[in-house]
Amino acid sequence: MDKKEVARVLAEIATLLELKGENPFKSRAYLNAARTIEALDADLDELLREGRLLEVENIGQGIAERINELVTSGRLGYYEDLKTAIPSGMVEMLRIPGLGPKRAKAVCDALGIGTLGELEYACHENRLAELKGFGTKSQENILKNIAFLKQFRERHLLSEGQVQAETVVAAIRRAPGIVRWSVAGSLRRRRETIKDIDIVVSSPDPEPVMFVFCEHVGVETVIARGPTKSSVRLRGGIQVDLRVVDDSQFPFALLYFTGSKEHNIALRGRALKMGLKLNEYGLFEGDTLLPCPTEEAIYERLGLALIPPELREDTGEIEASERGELPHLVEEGDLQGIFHNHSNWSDGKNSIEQMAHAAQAAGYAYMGLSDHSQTAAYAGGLTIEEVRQQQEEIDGLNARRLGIHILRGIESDILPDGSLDYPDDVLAAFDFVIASVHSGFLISEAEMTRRIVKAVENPYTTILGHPTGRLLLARDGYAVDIDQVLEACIQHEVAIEVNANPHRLDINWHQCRRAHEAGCRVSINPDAHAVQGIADVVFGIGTARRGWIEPREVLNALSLDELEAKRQARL
DNA sequence: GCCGTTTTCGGCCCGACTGTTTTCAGTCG
Repeated sequence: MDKKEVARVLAEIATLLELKGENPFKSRAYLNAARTIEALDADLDELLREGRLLEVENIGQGIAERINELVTSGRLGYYEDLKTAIPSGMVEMLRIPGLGPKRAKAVCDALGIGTLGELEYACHENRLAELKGFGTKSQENILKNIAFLKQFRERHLLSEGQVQAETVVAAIRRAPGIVRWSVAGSLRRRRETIKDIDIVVSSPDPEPVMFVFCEHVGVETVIARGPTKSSVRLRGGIQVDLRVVDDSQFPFALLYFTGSKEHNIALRGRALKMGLKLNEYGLFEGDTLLPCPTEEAIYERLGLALIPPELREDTGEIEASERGELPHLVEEGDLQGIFHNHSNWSDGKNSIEQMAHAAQAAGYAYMGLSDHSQTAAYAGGLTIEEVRQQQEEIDGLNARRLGIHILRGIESDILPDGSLDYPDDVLAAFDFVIASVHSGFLISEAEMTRRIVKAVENPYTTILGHPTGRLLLARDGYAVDIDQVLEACIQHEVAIEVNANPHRLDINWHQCRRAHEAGCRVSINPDAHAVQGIADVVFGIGTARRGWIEPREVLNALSLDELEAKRQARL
């Protein structure tokens, strides 16, 4: 049983305990343990064998025994008893905004219902409004939110949130009196998917800002409207929360609403230990506000260097900041070029020349072209003859000095046996080769790992493309042991891709962090299928930054000369 | 249920908004 599964069970126990009405701190203890286990570097089986589980933070005697039972027997009696005692529909009800554990339990107990469908029916029958603590307003809201749940997913792609946030910000920044404004929350931290959009604004007069925000054309429903805080749901289904504060409070509010929650809790704990109190309005010593004009100043007061939003997850960034050992994170400007791009030779929309012009306009010194290989017939993969023709066209374009150098590459399918899709003499003619899995996902983890490792071992492979094959909000990645893959990449000097397509973001940020710690080079690529796709690089940069990646670890932060020198050295 | 440079017991982040109340519990972030 892997760590992820153990973490999932612990987190579900936390939810079940809440629904049971247990001590909320007990529930949180399970949640903390789940988080710790999920982020654990060490091998769980090994810790268990050596009896060192108690050394792990947030794992005490009680939870250690639960984990032991779960891992050794594959079952956990305590968990199964809880599940029997609490109807699964009650857990589902927690997905309804505005319905938490207390009220979900109250509804189920009082009305004798146990599923979402029954709840919806009870609302239609007007039975909820008669319950103590509920009223017609609650009933209407619950009905509306059930309909919303059916219609929309709970989370949205970062790219979608980004576009929506930009429209809202463009509208409210025109409101009179605005001093500073920023997007906060998971969008600012560059999470790969977001639940909602948080915006923080400073102004001496909140009223006009709230007015513009709530009356903004994209708004479908106003969920809450107060003097300092309002929430709306946009037509696209995303919720936006706006907070308006006095400008002296802006950095504190921004810090607070950027989160993550875990990072905030850790920061507050740190403040408490220093005899200070931190909240969204300020940093206080007793009743005295310690003025801080910027987020940087707040961190400084807490004895820390400014922590970039992408790192704020309480996964070691506070300790690193204290020691002055924060990574120097990669930025968009560090990239000298991009490798993974498609043209209309395979399934791209634009010509090679159009793609090259767009990449040049985006400031890159080189652009790799990597159309699909012959096996990928569905995507117009190139035959050997087409490869030769395409390379001639690229040579011709380079001779015209477009202001950008085009690299002759390919995105070669990794065949079921782990070999690449062309004979060696064809592979040798490319400037670079991206090896990717595009089919045959349904094999065991061991088989997939062997298959990918074999492709990495191929002397012509430069980059391992979208290494897990996941599609965000659509498809889980195939089973693969990423640590073994990283080891192989390090050994054979292959870069692992951070595919920046907002539907992929593959590898993910946890895996980036592993690459960073293992010392594996990454390559951040747009996987562009049209000129517009080149701009997707920003999302890959966000993922890489969340994984602590520095420019020196990024293949395409190298100049063309450095790349060529590296290639020569490998041959 | 976890944790400890005040603590092995008594804390565990904390404030805004809503809907229901008539002073507050629940939910959310």
